[in-house]
Amino acid sequence: MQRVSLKFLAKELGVTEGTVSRALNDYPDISKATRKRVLEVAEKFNYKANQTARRLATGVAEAVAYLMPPNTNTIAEPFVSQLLEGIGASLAKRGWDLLVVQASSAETEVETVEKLSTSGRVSGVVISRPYKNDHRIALLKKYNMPFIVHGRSLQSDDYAWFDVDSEQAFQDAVTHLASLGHQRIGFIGAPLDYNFGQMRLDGYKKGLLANGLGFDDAIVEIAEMTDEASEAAALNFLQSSPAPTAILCATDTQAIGALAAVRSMGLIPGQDMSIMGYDGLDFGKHTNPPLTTMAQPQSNSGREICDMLLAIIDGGNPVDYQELRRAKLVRRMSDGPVRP
Amino acid sequence: MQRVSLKFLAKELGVTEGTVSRALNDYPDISKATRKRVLEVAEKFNYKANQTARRLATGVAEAVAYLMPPNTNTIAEPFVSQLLEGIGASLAKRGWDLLVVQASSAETEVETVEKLSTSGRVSGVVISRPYKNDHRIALLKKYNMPFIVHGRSLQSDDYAWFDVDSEQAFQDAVTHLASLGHQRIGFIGAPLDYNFGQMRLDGYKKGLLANGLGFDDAIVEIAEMTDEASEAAALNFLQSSPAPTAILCATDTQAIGALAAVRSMGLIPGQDMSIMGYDGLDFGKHTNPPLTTMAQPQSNSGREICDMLLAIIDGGNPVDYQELRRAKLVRRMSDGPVRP
DNA sequence: CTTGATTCCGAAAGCGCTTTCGGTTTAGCG
DNA sequence: CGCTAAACCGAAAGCGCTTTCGGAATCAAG
Repeated sequence: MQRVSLKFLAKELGVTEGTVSRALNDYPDISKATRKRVLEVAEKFNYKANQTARRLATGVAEAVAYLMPPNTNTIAEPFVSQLLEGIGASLAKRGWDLLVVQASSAETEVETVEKLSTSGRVSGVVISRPYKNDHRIALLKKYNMPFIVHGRSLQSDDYAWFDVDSEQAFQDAVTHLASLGHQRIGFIGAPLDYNFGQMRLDGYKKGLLANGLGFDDAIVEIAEMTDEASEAAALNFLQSSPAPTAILCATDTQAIGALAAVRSMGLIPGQDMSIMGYDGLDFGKHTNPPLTTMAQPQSNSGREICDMLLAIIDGGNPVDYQELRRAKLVRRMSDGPVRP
Repeated sequence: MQRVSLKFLAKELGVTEGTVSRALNDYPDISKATRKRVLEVAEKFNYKANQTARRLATGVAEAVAYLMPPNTNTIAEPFVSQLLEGIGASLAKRGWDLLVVQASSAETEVETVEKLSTSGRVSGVVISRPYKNDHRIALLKKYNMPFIVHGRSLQSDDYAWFDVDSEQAFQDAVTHLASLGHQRIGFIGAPLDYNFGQMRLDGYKKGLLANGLGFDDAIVEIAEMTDEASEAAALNFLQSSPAPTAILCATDTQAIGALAAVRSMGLIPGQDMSIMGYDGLDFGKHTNPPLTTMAQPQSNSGREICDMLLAIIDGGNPVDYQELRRAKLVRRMSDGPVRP
């Protein structure tokens, strides 16, 4: 099969390669007639430009990388594929590529980012789940690589990000639980090296304060974001005394573990013990009982995130692209008034 | 920031670009001494080759594309991100890139594949969820693009694939249900334009036959692969008469919908009505009740799939890379003996 | 007609790397 | 020492495209 290149088309048309290129790329200094001719012949031979060559010539990578967070294979974490779909849709408008990059471990993460920044294969990067002090962010800034963060690190005023205000959300959650009469609310948190882990804990604390409730670290535990780890933590709470009457979890996955713990004690979640999660994952509808949670806005965030990134690549000021969304309570069956 | 290129290193070292390239790429005709010098200086300046240029020069894309199936955002479908992780891990060994490509619709799918095959940006492709007669496969063959299919189309003897024998699995599932005394087993299937939809239906039929049970299309329905659609289908079965005593579903997601239907009728899944799914998704542990299912082998299939693809890219014969795995029953609580 | 401005296209350089070819050095050996 | 073979590296072409520069052709205006 004859590879159809620019040169081939040029020969076919009896013009020069430059002319063909100009016609194909809508340059102004080309006559209507030749453009039409070129387009026709290109169509006829099903010409598709060699992207590699084009990239080398123009110097623009026409690609964006998504840095996969490690260990997403916890129970049912569809957020990655949803995000990718959104990013892909945004990129499709320009015909750009989506690269998925992952670091095998936390140590190699930095090296991965470095390679990404210097090897010139992408025009921008989106990263998820930032740490409090995220080296990746520092590197991206250092190398002047356009990027956007899905989430926020501790110091977040000088780059672009898209986040949900989980601190507010956890404050709201505590208030909701307090309004149901709960005075002793446990908390199962996410690792604090993730900034969202810290923010959710802070929100929990603020919520306690706002509702006149005391903080007791006997019923606060930081756990891995798996159902098993959370189940163990919840079990501890349940066997302590005084036991909490409600448990707030940093993620839906953890909440599901807590649900299991409550049931395993012969108690009924939502009646004997209230459980709340955060994320708003769809399958929370199908847990036993259905999970009450603080839901992130459903919208196609991947698309929005990538649109913002593209705007920055086009020269926009990163600081102008900071979006904070609000989570909202979706009540299902795992919460209820405190038992008398 | 001075971009460090080959030319830069060459000047720095007082040698020619070719020499630096040879040193960096472990060519034989280079002295130990200069190689060492080059490596040191490259390290010092943190040189990373421009991948685009290297690709153009070598003609190998050093990248593989994963074609995302459309509409994966059904409830909890973590399989995409798991697959991507595996593929990424396999690619990492060579330092190749993973491109994620999606078609906005079924029509553009063909065009997407065509562009992928001719634009020279990837060395291979993996596709998921083939249709019975999949145009993408035909195109990939036509363009001689190395590829592997996650699943199988109807005619699958002349290309590489990795699949789980779901026909066998559904036969096994029926046998299991029959061994519990069920004589009337309903089936909620997946769309038949997907070949796995057909194979699962075939397996169900074979299972009936093998167990001396009759086929009744009143309790067979093809539904979209969502919890809602399946719930509606299950509701129909439950209100028919005679109603089935068990329902087998083509996917776990559908089984979860069926669970909801059963509960909504005031019945207890696993006691009044047996429900079985297929996939073995982790969160089946947490449904109400926990879901009995035919589980696909847990192993990191993304990695295996990509390893196979790489072998083909290296010149292997696609036909030598066909893997059929077997699903196994994992019993949880949604099945049980038929009621007297 | 002549002139200046336009319009259009050919020629050619260049993007950053790889790789062939050939020439110079050095080593090996009688 | 002289000769051949091997080891090493410089020169240069080339991957397929973009883009600048300038020249030829066309046009409008004087």
